Amino acid sequence: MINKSSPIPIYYQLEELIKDQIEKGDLKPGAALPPEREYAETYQISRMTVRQAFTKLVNDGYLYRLQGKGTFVAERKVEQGLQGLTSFTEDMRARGLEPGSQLINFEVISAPVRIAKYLSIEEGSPVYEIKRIRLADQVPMALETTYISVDKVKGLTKEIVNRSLYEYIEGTLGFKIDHAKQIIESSVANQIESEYLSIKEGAPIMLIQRNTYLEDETPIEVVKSSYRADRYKFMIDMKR
Amino acid sequence: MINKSSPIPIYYQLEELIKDQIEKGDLKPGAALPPEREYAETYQISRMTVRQAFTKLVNDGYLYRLQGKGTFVAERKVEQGLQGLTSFTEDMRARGLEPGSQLINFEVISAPVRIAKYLSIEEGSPVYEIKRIRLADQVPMALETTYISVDKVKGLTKEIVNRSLYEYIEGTLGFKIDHAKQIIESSVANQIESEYLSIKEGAPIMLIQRNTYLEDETPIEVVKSSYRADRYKFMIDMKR
DNA sequence: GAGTGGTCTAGACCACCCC
DNA sequence: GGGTGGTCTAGACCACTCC
Repeated sequence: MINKSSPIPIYYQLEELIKDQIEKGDLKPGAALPPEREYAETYQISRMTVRQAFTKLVNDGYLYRLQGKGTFVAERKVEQGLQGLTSFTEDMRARGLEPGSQLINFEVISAPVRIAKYLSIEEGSPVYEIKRIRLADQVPMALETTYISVDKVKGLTKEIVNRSLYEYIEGTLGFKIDHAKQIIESSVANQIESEYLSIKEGAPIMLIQRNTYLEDETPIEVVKSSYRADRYKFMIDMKR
Repeated sequence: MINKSSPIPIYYQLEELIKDQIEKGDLKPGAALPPEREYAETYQISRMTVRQAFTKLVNDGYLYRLQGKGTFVAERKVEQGLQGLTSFTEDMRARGLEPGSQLINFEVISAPVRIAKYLSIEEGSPVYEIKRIRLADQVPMALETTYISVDKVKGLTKEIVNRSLYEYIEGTLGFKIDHAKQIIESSVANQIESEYLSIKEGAPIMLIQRNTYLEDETPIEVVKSSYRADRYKFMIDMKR
């Protein structure tokens, strides 16, 4: 199960192995895992390496530890907010909905002052402005506008946007998206939003602004979304 | 600076030391820290111990690492969402507002089915129902109702609630609050909410339900809050 | 090649829980 | 007392970055 001569780190292999067992149901919520020392013995690896894998799984919410007692499988977070940052597509799939998208605008504009500030670029620099209606099971879920610096992300096209923006940024360009700051507020739909989202003017909506960053804190993307409040709830798990 | 004979773990002492330096400005955002090996040498501790402290600070968003280059201080998250779970009081203080509270109801009721389910107790078991108007700079910010199992948290009184509920649960009772699931949605104020929050009926509000858990996943508290949308935004930092 | 973080080992002792 | 996780050591070699 563990390949010590593989270039894949041992702690990562063990992590995936345990995640698999949890997802398959071999390890059930609340059940105690074999002790760290037993994993070390079984796979002939150091206990510190086992702890590295365990620690990651605890941070990601798969396991929890009780001193003197053992390590246990956490309750399933079914229908719970995803841990970590996800794309709209991943988010909808996790909710059991079929994601869809309708591009309504794709152009290069001069960065307005606020967008420039968020992206740490000069005011007036070229940025892509991508406006989309996001669908879930063919029904409008959100109106979304994405701003990306042309200088940082070159070669973006309508086709790429329609396929997968994140895949292009992470896969093709090799950037590592690391984290995002999100600001969530409640509001009511204006005329434009009500039209695109097929709701009444004045109906409640949830505004989410997301600023996305790479590992070294370079801002890579700003997304402003208006979600239909009757269809969308934001769920999240926070550590103390 | 580091006391090796102290009962406080070395990695934790180092963590606090570096956090202090960042907060004091001795270490500025973007600046490279001395290499791990240098810390180990300076304080005569193992490099693994230094890494343990660094790893925690990276996870908490204070530092970031670039392989082959070094470890750096992350950008300030001033006026950004707090990392982690905070009380209303902590939240308001972080926003530079003076928190306040007005108790409007404190009683023991029979748990309704939904509350019982969230708290993992029998329907009809006794629960405290605590209704409060939460103030920021003396102005209503949110209407908040808290449900807590009487069997799990004994001896709760109005006085304790007015002082600090979390301090009682964590300090006096010794429970360790570990994480919380939050569900955020947009809505409009009904008659009761509009009255307590001093806003018009139909004005946008943000509903937040928080289910709080201990380390071993025991639910300890359910809080339902209605925040004034004109005064409150929810900010959060998420890892990919 | 020198310096950085990334991974890994084979031990050790401590603190806490439960019998 | 025996088993668990929590902390710590003193090394090692690898991968990556920069000169």
